[in-house]
Amino acid sequence: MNYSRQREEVMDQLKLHHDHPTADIIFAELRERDPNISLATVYRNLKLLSEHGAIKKLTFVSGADHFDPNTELHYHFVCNECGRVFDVPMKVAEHLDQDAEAFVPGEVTGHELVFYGVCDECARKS
Amino acid sequence: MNYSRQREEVMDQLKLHHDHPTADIIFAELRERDPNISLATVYRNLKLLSEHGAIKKLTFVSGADHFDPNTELHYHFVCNECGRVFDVPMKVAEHLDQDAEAFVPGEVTGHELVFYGVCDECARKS
DNA sequence: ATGAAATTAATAATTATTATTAATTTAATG
DNA sequence: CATTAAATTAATAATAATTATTAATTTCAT
Repeated sequence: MNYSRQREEVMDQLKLHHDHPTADIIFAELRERDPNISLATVYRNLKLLSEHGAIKKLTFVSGADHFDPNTELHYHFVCNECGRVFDVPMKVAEHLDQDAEAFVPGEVTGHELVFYGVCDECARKS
Repeated sequence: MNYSRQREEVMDQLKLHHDHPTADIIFAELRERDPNISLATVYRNLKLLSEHGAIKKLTFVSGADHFDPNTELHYHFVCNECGRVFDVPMKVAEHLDQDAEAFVPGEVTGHELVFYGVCDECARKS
């Protein structure tokens, strides 16, 4: 993988976020600083970076994929109202993979745990 | 919600599955028995049924959504090679929601746990 | 039976993502 | 440095998944 300014920009912009943005959000933000960057370039680099393990693709929200610059195993909370994704810095349940293995027709290499509910901000609105 | 033959067919066909099919799979199968049923009708009814809590939409696989006629809380295993979704009939960790609540800016109402790995069939092939 | 509301098939439109391509950039090598 | 092959880009076309539109049909309470 050669260096590219655009890929570095995508990575840097994603790192500014703690809210796991989608490709189009990263694109819109980068466009302000770099009016020539292409949407396909953002998608391609997010794909490349996640394939190389530099970032994590989050596929648990219906619609667009979200991206997380933190590749450490951790959990997430999704608000059913606004769709925003928050980190859940609770202790990771390491044993789950072994527990599951007994019930599965294959080898378990990891897990993803997502909590659902309503964030405080949305609760206040209704 | 009025009765409709098409909605009943969608529900019945989904119930025949234990592998959490996508909308296009249900559509292809129904088309054989009912050559007039429309793809949009399948999508619309899967949407309606999941909004009414009669089935569960599974959004954790990149690409098309999957559907599960079993609305009881249970976990899943996804093969990273073939993308198939299996049930994981292990005990549900009820306490997780309360555990997470302390770390979350909102109210937790549920969770989804997905295990990843390689199924036996794909392991044999490589 | 009648009629308003719900539903359908067909298809257009939208959204998210990937593929194509000609031009540009990167970086190894002479 | 200059050369050049491979990687990357911007622009845009294409694809995949899903939703919206609409006129016709079906459901179901009166």
